Amino acid sequence: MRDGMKHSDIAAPLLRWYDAHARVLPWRVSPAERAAGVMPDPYRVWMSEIMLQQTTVAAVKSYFERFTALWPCVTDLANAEDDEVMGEWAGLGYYARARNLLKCARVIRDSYDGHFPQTRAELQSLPGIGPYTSAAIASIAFNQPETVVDGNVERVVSRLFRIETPLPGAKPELTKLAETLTPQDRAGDYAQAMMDLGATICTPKSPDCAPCPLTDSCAAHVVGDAARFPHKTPKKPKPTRHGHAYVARTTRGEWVLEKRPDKGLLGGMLGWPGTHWAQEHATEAPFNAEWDELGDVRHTFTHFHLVLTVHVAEGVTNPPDHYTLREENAFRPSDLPTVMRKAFDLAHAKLEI
DNA sequence: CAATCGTGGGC
DNA sequence: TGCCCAAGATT
Repeated sequence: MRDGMKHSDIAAPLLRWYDAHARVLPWRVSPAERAAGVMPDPYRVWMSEIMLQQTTVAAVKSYFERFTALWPCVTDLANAEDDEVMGEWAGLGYYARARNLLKCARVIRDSYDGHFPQTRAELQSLPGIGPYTSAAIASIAFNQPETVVDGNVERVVSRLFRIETPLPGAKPELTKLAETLTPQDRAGDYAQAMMDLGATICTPKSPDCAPCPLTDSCAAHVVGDAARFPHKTPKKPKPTRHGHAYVARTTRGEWVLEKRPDKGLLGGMLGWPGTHWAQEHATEAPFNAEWDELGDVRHTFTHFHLVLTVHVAEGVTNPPDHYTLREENAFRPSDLPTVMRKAFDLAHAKLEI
């Protein structure tokens, strides 16, 4: 059965299911619209795919609406200021995506006459567009029969074939198998159908196999152990790091901030002056002021926990000039990455008391 | 290739 | 509560 799996075994019932159950999403063209010849805007497909990298649909929606309202086409985005784009991205995480988003938009403006290339190879040469996203744009925006392999597809395919190899090592094997299932027609609908199936039916913990259109072809369902797949290699434990953040306001009511370097954690984002984050270290304020220690903020990043001790000072007169000063009415806490906003919330509550 | 890079929600 | 997870890319 596994060796004899044909395109039609998967694609036909999956597309039939998708025609009836496709999710309605702001960046998506429905299967009915596609059937009528409507194609999505490649700019919106690209924008959504970048935002959706390792990020939930629920978290992306409002960001997508805001970005496309502020910058309706790729040239508008390319012409935007870096700081404005980074500020709008604040809170969504993985900030290299925002820096690459701007880089990519400017390449499209300067080298592609404002139009996205249509081949997977050209797409993948652009900043922030890797193997998954190139296939997603080629298939969804241009109906090319490229195979998308994201976390959903890995899970669906690992169950269809009961792949025992653990991820991420199984990725090449899963990719090869996924390619054998991809139909020549309706490439965009098929890619989105696979991901919808993974997101709504073939879910990680307790797959809802009863309404699944692929049970007849699913090896794991036959055995009854779909929830055991995909296998994964165990993760390393997260260490805890400690640091200090210093939230200060000048006599004129300006907040004292710093722009973080483009590389590394929270790269290119606004933040509070502070110490290095390490296992242990001594407290050392970035400049002289009447610092008041408020307490700790806890935050978990991808590979470590952080305990950040927050200090505040008011009436600061002479902060070193490499800091960025923001007047009260020019400062939006929403421009800060979440860990920095947590520190601000703690400090702000204290200062307003 | 293993490490790095955020955040919020669900269980 | 702590861990898992989400439409990955880059180095």
